[in-house]
Amino acid sequence: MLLVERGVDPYRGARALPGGFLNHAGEDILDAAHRELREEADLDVARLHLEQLGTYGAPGRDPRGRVISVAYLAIAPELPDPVAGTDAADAGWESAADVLSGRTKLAFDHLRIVTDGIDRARGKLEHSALATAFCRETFTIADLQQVYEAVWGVQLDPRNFYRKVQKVPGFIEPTGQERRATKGRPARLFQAGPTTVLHPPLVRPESTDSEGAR
Amino acid sequence: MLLVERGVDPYRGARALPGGFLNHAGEDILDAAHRELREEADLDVARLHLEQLGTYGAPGRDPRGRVISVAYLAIAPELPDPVAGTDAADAGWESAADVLSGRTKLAFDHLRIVTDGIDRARGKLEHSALATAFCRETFTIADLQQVYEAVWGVQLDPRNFYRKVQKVPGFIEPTGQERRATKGRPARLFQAGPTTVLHPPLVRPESTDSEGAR
DNA sequence: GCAAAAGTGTTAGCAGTACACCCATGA
DNA sequence: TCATGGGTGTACTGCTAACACTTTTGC
Repeated sequence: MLLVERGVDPYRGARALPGGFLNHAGEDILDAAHRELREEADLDVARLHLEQLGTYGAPGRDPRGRVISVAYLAIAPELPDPVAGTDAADAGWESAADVLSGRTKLAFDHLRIVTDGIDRARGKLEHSALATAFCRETFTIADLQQVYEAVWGVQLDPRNFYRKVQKVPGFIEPTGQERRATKGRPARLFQAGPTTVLHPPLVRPESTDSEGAR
Repeated sequence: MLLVERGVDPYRGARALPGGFLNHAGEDILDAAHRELREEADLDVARLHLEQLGTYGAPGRDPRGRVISVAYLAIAPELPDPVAGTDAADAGWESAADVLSGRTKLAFDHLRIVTDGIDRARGKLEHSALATAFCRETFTIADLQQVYEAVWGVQLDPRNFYRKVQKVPGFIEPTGQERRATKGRPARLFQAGPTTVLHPPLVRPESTDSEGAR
């Protein structure tokens, strides 16, 4: 996940989610989320899934006063090194396991927000076709399989996954192209299809523990 | 769903979701949702499922100026006749189908909020044990089946549903009591169990059309 | 007894899993 | 020609839908 190191008080030096305040009274909150992501992480909007996660408005969550934060969950492939922004001394990618376990300390109630975001991402991955958002424009079935294996820490049979994922109508579409790796038979390339909701889920996690994230 | 008839401009006379502004700067947004529900609908918090739905902050959504609304989804059994509140000329229960079809006009962007709420409720019903929130403290398996049949407009086999729902660990728990109807064998009474997430879903809808709601 | 609703047993079919096998490529 | 990853065929198994059947009540 993308975190910034706070350069100003409060919580100076601690890690925090990238974010900020509305620019002016007329700015849409979704536009503001895009803007902050662009300013603090230099993330392009292409191939970027962005959905509202939730709103956090407990009275004491910010020592500066009453702050109500609308959190957005973003998922994107290809991870560029983010650049330091205006009020961020440093920004960089962090392992989700490090944050969830408490090894990386977060400012404000951002650990709670991160926990909610991971839960949402897991649920979305399971019940929708969101997994393709982790892949490039075109991808192989093995690429897609790696997404599912990374998120839940499971090992899937490539042969069964290969057919299962193609049987879901509208999930992925073949492009006719191939990708050659250093070894082995070339793999067919696919792109995301129009389907967004999956019945039934492709994978069903056995235990709901908080491990398995990378 | 619960709607109020607006007594003040803008949209005077139109239907709207119950709601209002924060009382004071220190009020928690969840507390405010509870308060508005109590004030405008006289709804007790017992047996009330209340979860955040989303935040709506498009610049032009309220002609009075910039208003950011945090919407909450509430689900409860037993529907009392709500009483008129402070800024609501009239409040009452409305059919979801009437609202979704456009027969009942809603103020602001509340139709969008309602649509999101129905979608959320359907998804939650399918993947979680939320269906018991529509039932009383104790209920029969047939009661629970009616919830699923009403939400998706499907017809389920009572015999298979009877066993399927009992096989899910922690979903429902027998109370040992029975309920006698006018005819037929008495039914065993159950109560909600600790489980909140269901793998796999009890029912899987075939089509995602917008009908089937009552 | 009869109708109606609750609850049980049984079976065919289907979908998921496991794995043997074949295919196409680089070295 | 061998190793490696991609792709196909197939048997086994566990779950589910369908439905015959039994139980318990009110009338």
